[in-house]
Amino acid sequence: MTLPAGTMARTGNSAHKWGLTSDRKQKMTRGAQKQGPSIVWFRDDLRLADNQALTAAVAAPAPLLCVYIFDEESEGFRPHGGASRWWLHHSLAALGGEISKKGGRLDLFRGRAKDILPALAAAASAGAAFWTRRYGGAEIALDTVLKTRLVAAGVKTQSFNGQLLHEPWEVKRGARGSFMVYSPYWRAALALPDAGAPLDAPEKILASPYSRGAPKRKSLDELGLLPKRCDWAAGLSANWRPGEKGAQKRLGDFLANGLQAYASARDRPADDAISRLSPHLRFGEISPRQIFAAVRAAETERPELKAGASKFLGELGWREFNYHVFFSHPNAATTNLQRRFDAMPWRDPPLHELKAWRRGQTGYPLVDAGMRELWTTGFMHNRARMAAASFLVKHLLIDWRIGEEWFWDTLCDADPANNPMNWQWVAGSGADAAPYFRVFNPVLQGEKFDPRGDYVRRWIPELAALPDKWIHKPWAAPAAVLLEARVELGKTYPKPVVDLADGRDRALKAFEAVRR
DNA sequence: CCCCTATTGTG
DNA sequence: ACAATAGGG
Repeated sequence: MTLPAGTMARTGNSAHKWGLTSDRKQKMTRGAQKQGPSIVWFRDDLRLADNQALTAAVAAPAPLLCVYIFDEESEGFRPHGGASRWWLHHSLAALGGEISKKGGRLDLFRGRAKDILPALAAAASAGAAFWTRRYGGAEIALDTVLKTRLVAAGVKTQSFNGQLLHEPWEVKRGARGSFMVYSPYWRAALALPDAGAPLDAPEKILASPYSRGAPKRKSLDELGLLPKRCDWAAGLSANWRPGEKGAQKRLGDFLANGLQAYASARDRPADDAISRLSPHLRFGEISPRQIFAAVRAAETERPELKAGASKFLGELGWREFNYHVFFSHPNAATTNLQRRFDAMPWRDPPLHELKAWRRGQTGYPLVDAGMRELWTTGFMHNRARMAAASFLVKHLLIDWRIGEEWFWDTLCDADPANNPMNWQWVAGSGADAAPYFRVFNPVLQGEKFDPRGDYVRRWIPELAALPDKWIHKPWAAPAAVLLEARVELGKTYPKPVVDLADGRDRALKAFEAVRR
């Protein structure tokens, strides 16, 4: 693997009026009620099927303005990372294509939603606006302001849940507010009435002509989402097909091939046993409700899927739980959920160690394989994520936020709730987190979950000729074995950046400062 | 969704 | 000598 020289990070180089022809009569008979196109504001719901906001808009007797606003300027918004921007570009292209096929049109904007949406509504004399809810603090605040402004301007607005099985506030722990432990949360969520059958995509979308005087639309390229300086995205293109079609294909493949063995095979990073739906979910190209319904239907038809299905739905449950916690702790992307961790004596990150971690050059094959998979494909297997994250936080004693930022920049599935919550889980500072003394050993994890070294060999070709016995600990191999495998430690593959026992002891000592 | 060490059990 | 298990970080 080669990183382009000087590349520290993917984003590091920086961040109608409608036609009144045959409709005129109808408008006249409606009297004073405001008529005009309906705005469908797409955000993290880039799909046509099971999109309640879109379905509600189509049901109204008005043509549609389908809108996406690329907004990096609103206060408190976290800018997309590089991989997310790449994904977003292609997802918008796919969405625009699908909307066109139905007869509609997707209009793109760049700037503050707070300015663009009301200006568009006014210029188009929009009668209504529909969107799918989101759950970040700044996003909720903005949506609330916009709703007030639009309503005051006579635009009916309606928002829907399309991103979660249950709204964060619907899953209740007696009268005592939100959950902080996963198992009771998920039990309570599963006990709620089923989210119901997913909606079909609309048959037809009637496009509203674009008004003069409305905010200027951008082309997809003008959003500037694709990398400019160097094309690190080749590996992303080779591995992913962003968009609703790609998401449905993944789901179908997974139900047919992955689900049965999922409960155990999900832990082996060399196996192709995982759904890889996370980036599609992140951008709402598929809804959790669609996934839930499809899995339930599959296990009803094929009872042998039951074990895999419950494990897989449990992962969807972790996503719901993360949003539930995130909703009641809007600062959790940057603040320890357990405040005692504020006293944690993180090291001032040594740059060479941090670089080694980012580039997959720590000398620990499982960690390095994961980090290289991440850089190349914009994805990392969950088992490798846990090992790589634990290694940074514990063995290198580097603040989880620094790792979180790297993942945010490089993961296609970088999710505002999941990414920080999962890092906090590893660090031990999170809700229902792994206890601080749980330290993943990359050698043992490798031997247990990648016993043949297939995953390591796939991502670290310079180690490929090592026998299984040494594939997860090349530094311990006899000189003759290394010679035979043409491995020169410190040259073709790095020596360990830190000794495992030393790193572990140092971490456990540091965590003493944080113990209750 | 862990690892390490000490101790006891087994041949 | 090794496997299985307990206890603790």
